[in-house]
Amino acid sequence: MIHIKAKLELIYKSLYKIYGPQGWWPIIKKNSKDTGIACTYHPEDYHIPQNKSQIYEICIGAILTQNTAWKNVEKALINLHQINGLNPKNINKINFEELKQAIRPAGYFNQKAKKIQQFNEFFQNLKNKTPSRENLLNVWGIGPETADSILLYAYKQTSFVIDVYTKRIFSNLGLIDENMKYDEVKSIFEQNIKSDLIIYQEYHALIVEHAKNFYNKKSNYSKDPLIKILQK
DNA sequence: AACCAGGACGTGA
DNA sequence: TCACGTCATGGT
Repeated sequence: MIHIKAKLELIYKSLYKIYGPQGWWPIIKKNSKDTGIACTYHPEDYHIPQNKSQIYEICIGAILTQNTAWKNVEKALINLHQINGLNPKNINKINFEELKQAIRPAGYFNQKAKKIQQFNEFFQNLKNKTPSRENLLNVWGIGPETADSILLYAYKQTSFVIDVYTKRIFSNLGLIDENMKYDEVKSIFEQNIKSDLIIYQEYHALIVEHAKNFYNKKSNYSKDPLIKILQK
């Protein structure tokens, strides 16, 4: 039997070969005001954050995408940007009701508005430091997956992100137990994958992309091509 | 027209 | 600890 390290590496290389680099996290494309063109997302604009504003944007996106399709999050982020809400300098100036209406398309808007408000306070107290995982988990509204997403994509920390897709895929492949807890699964990945930022970032993004193709609730998991790849 | 999406929190047992 | 209910919009 092949060691789990070799399997995780084989899976990564296979997914990378199939889908190519994903370039997560998506960053909004902000057109200049004088063009009057609405903000949009372009895959070619995905990149590692370059400044504080983009770090903040990723954090807000990570909160907004909780149990929500990214397409809906895009609408909310564009709304937020249009009221100047993605600039960390202005986060105190937006009133609560305006915030709620802007993020409405992302669902759970009452809860998420409160989560964003809580995060804002935390973010400002951070100054320009990198938060620890514990710091993030102490913020109301930030659980393990959101914390790891923020660490990995906003702050470039090698913290592997686990989500429902990860559990579905790897339990289907027999590499983890389906009722393992978050931190158990996380440590399996972190102990068996080279601790490299780009690999961590791409691996999680590739898992999501692959899951969208083969691991929707209604899909038949036995059709996953990774099964045959692992059999060789 | 139900069902689900890149979760997290509150509650009762 | 753990299982379950709740939160909400938009796409299929």
